[in-house]
Amino acid sequence: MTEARPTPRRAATEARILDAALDVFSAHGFRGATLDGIADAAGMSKPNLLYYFTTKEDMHGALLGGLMGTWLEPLEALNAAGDPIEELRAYIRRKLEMARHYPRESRLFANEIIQGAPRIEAMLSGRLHDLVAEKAQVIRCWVADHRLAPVDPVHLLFAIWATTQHYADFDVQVSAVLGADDATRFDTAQATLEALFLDGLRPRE
Amino acid sequence: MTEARPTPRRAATEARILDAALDVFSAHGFRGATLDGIADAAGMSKPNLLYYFTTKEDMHGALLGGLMGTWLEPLEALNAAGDPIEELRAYIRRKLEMARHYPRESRLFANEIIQGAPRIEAMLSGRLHDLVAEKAQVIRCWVADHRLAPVDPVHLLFAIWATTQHYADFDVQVSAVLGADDATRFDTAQATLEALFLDGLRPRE
Amino acid sequence: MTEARPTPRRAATEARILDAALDVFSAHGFRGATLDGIADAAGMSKPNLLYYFTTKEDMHGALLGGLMGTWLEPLEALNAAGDPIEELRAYIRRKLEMARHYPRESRLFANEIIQGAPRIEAMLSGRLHDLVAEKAQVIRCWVADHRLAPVDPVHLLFAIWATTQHYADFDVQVSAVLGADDATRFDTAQATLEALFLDGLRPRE
Amino acid sequence: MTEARPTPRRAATEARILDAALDVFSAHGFRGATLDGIADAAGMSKPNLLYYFTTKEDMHGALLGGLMGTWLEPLEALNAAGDPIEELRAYIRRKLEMARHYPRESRLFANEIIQGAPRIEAMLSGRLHDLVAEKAQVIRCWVADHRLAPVDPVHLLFAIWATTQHYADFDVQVSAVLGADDATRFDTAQATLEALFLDGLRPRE
DNA sequence: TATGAATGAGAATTCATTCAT
DNA sequence: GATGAATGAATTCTCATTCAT
Repeated sequence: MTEARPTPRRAATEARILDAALDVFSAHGFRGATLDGIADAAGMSKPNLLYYFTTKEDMHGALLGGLMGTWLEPLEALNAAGDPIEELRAYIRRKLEMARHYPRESRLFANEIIQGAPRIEAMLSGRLHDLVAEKAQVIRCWVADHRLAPVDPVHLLFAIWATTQHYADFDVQVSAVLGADDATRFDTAQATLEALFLDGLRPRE
Repeated sequence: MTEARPTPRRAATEARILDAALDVFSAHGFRGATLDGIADAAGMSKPNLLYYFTTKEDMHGALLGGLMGTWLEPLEALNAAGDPIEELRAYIRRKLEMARHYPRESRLFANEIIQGAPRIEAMLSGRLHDLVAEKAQVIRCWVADHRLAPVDPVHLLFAIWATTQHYADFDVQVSAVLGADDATRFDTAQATLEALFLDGLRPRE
Repeated sequence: MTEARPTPRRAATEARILDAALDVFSAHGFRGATLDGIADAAGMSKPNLLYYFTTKEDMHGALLGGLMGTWLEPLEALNAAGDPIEELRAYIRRKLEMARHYPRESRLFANEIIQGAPRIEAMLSGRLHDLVAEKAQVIRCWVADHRLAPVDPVHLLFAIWATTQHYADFDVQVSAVLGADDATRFDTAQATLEALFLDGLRPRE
Repeated sequence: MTEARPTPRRAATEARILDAALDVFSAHGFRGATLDGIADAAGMSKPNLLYYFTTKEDMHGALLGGLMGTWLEPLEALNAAGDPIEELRAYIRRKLEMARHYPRESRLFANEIIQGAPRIEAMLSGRLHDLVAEKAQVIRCWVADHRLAPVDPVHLLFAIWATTQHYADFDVQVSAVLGADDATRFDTAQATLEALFLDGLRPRE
């Protein structure tokens, strides 16, 4: 068996499948998703799905693996040479943009992690852990230089992740509370989060 | 059919079942949970489970309904007459305590909401929505009185929920980044969140 | 999980299933057999089959394991203290009786072995190999004592197995050649095999 | 549709396919064999296989039909004019040679027959039956002429088939008993079978 | 001829639920 | 109350076969 070199045709179909799979996995979790559902969403037959991805697990893995890079980009862009406040403000913005434009991807990961991350624990303890360690060091330096209030850098990152991804992962709750038609949601979120993270609740002067 | 008045015996068995169900539902989500798994965890037979709760759905509903109250308590305790900063600090603390001591409950809700809340949307738009509306008004007053920096009160609540529940819902990720044996996790989290929410990242001279 | 102690009810159902499974496996081989077919033959639903035997493989294994003993009995009964000629004559008879009365069992093993014995090779190299070694020694002594013409004892056993089981395993061919209605088949077979094995084809003076 | 006159190219490809098919069918039986497996073994694509043989059944049929002739040759060569003892000795030898050199063919037939010969019953009741009838008559004459001990000629043939094909069909069992590395297997088998068939076990003074 | 892509008809297995005791 | 037994409705995956190129 020679490794099948992806023809354009094949690549297109794979992309179509992964898009459908992302729809379904992000909405129902791995167990809740069915190949029937994905096949429907992709507009093709179930066996044909399995012609491209050997198993349901395989499809899920391809999604997770393919998206992890995208998911870490905003943090990778955090620049040690930049102004700390502006760097973090920009990071929050980028993360919020991702939650806004890629909510399915966010929920895909959230589903996985909440259920114990059986399929991506390796990635978490590897790639993610290492990137966090690197960037935490950057933040630690900023704090040491008094350019940032003293803060635990890792827990700061947790807080940024949690608050931004909240708008993707807990969308139905956000909508239930704000009303589903609140179009300004992300703008208000951005203003609020920036204000909170940078200046806090306690009135200054 | 008269509604069966619960004997103490019955209540005890129901509690045992719900505890087992909480284990399983919170770990695998509704679809991923199996009655076999719950029966195992409860140490009883599957049909006996269904003697107490007619369907799987019923069991899940009983859990969600029974826990919603507990889940909202910290917010209900937010006191308009108290000092804003201290009230919010205490609220963050209470939420973090809940994440620490009731992670299963947190994940139960998180699973449900991420997957579109098919079974609790009514509760979100009803009870939760109304409580948030009430407490948002309290916060809005505090801001108007300049006792709090200007902030959108609802998004502030989102931020508190997100950051505190993160330690329950995304536990595996937190452990992967911090190392699974970090015993100080919740203490550091509390200090970090208080500092962030109250004072922000920008150094105060 | 405590090991389920077999109630009489359970034992009866298991027996019913195994009988049906023997029908189907012996007729179609492992791969050719379907749970649908077995369920039909057993007069029960497919899932109920799997309530008793976890997998198709399990069912097949239970059959093979349960029958191996029966299958080896005739050889075990070969008595070193008896008269060689009479012992071997009796052995041929017993083997032929088994082929006559348990053709399904014979075909079950034949199917398995022809296809490389993926599921019973261990038994062949273990239990069967050891029993053959023991009985071969007996025969070897008989030859050494000039009570039997010189013969390789293991190949002799092969010949006895092959000729007797032929009437079970190759039944359709036997029927096609003899006519399906030949009721004397086994009697003639017995006479022929005894004559052949004991005296051979060459006329004695 | 005119019958495609086979070009040499076509014939070569067909032969390659049939060789692969023989591998797979003989090892797994008809149901257990997959076109994927055959395509792999033949080094070509599945659809191409079906370009040459319309269906799986067709491929199997071509094999059985094409090999039946070869399979009957040794019996056809039994010569009424020869010396009975020598003729039968030679027949046993030829059959054993076939088991030795064409074990796949032997197993192909064995698989088929054990499972009720759904695809070759016609051949068995026709060509095989007739050839056996003819040669049985020859043997019957030899017995009548006292050149052979009295024996049922058809059952004699059964015995010769069974004992010789045993070394092909039950190869794994033979190997398990003798040890897989016994290179003298066929030589010993030949000596043993000749001795048994011709002279029997009872010592001749 | 040859092959990548596609599919309908199974086939094994899972699982919530029902039945009988 | 409690449980062993039973089942229908999925659900994942396989496989012979067809289609398009």
